[in-house]
Amino acid sequence: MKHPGTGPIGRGRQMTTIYDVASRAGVSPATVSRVFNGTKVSPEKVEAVRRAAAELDFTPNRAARTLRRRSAEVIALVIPDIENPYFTEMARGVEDVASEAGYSVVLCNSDSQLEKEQTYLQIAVAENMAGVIIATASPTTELDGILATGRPVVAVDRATRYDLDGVVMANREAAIAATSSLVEAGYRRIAYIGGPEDIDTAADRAAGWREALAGTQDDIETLQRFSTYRVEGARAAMEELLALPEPPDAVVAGNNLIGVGAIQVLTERGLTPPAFGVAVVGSLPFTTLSPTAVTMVRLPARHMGTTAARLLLERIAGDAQPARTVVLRGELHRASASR
Amino acid sequence: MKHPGTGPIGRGRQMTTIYDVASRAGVSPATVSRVFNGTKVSPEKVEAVRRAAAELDFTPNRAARTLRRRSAEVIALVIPDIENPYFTEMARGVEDVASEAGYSVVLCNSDSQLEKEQTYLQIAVAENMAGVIIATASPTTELDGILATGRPVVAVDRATRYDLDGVVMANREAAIAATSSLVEAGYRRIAYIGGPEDIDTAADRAAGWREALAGTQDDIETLQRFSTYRVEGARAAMEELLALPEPPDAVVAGNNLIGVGAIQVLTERGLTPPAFGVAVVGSLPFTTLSPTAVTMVRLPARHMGTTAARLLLERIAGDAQPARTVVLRGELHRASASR
DNA sequence: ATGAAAGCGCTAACAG
DNA sequence: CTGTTAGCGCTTTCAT
Repeated sequence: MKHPGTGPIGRGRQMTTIYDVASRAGVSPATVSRVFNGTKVSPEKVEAVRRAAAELDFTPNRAARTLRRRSAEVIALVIPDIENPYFTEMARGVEDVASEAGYSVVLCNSDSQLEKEQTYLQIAVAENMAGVIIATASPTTELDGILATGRPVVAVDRATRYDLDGVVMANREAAIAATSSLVEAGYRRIAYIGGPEDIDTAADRAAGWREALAGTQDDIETLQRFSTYRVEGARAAMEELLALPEPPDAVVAGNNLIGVGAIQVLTERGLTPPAFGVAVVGSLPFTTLSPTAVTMVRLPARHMGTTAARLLLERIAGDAQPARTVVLRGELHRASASR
Repeated sequence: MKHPGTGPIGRGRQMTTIYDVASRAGVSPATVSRVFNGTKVSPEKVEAVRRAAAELDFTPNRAARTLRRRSAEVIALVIPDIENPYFTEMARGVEDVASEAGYSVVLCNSDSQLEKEQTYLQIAVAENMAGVIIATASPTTELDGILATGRPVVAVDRATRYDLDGVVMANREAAIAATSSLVEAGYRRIAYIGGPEDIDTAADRAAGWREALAGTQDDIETLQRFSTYRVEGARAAMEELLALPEPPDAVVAGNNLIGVGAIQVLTERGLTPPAFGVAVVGSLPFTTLSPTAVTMVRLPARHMGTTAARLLLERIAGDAQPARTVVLRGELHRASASR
């Protein structure tokens, strides 16, 4: 008696299986499986199975399916900071297209720690997840392990040292637009606070700032600061800049949180924009300033998420073309008031 | 030949199994399993198994384990708005204690939609997840299904109509503290913008505001607005309030995002606090104001997450005591300047 | 302490 | 189109 009728008994109701449904519908388990997987089955049987399943309140067991198919309809999304709205917005994008396609997404917060990142990658393998979308904690992130399993991996926001599909922002261009906007508004000493030098997005944005200012400021290095991509670090950097013998009259913030930190400090000193120029590479989603007080180069985070998810789904479906990189451009929103 | 050595061959390396490890270590599969599950095994065999596993780069297959044990070491965290920092902060708390205990957490964004919420709950069952932590989209959220499976469920932030473990904020008290602080600072017409009336946190906070003002303002209803728990709704409500024949001189914001929306509108009109009083039930994590310009009653979101996770883990471990509710208090941070 | 063996619930050949 | 059957990789009695 290999598959006795289980039926609802005992605490925590026994799981009802495909066998229960099959016997109730008067068909074989295989047919039930087929109905739930969209393979051809005669209309009457489909109907019978559907009814039986409904009556028994049957939910297919994903673990069993995953074990058998050796692949779960789940994708891992690994990000360095779940508390950064940029990444949560991206997560929404991923989630939208993934769930549309019947995939769940597991959001993994690496907290910018290589070790946590590895742990999540391991879990992705252990759980037989179908693929991974990752914004790496560092360019040195190790992906050999997961790649060796044959799972598709898509890089978002940050490049990796692997030949992978990727979606990135046009970081240099965004920084140039932000900086130029400040120049045009009449600011003369434009500082820059960016993220950690070893993150490529940060390096590219810094380069953009430098390029936009080429030839106009001689002591450019003194006006450049590398912070973390977080509010606190930016505050410290901004304080430093203001304490300079010849302080700047404007600042370009390397990302949204840096923008927040910089503006906080400025506001505390009564230097509210446009008294002091501020341009942010990114959005200020929860700014309490008037939305038009600061220049922003909005980065299409959500779109980045949807694009990455689509690339990944294509790979999961078996697409084997060479790796693609999609570059997304930011959108300049000039502050309404200038100096 | 039931379990042939699989070994690394073909594209996307075959998964190495417990059998591969067993034969390489010269023990039985059961022993390998025991080693990975902490059951008693002689030191030499433990060593042999560990080495073999390392050499083969073995990762236990979670789907198989889940199927066999009928429970995955995964917990679902269902929240109504993944873009609200309050919930992401809470998620961090959950994640921290869960991963400490060897559990992964799957973050599910219901987007305040009952239907999405149900879908995620179904997935939790289908995936045999060990338990669920949920901030319901509505008090009418249906939990009978998941409860019938015997899985533990913990409610966070919002109460449910079920007899469950829960962690909530002291909402009424928080609103009273926020409002009183404004009264003490000398404001006279204190308005309130809260979340949807049918969410209990919103109702409780509104009640607190009303209570703190009892007897001091007669036309209290005209100063009360129900918005969504989001920035846009709050902006509209704030505009309305300012357009009143007898407009308020201060406002209590029912949550963080409402605070953001209200302050944005005020700032656009030159009514920066403290010219106009603002008190927020919640934090303004990314405020671009000086952090001391507005009164906040900080809600310990992260702590709520850690507490909920611990309650859930206890239930997963088999604890069967009656349902508990933990109430967390906010912390008042008075604005430094008054009217 | 260890091994043999029986499945967990589902899918995918393979027949028919 | 449908049923039979053999496992997916792991845990867990039950013996030894």
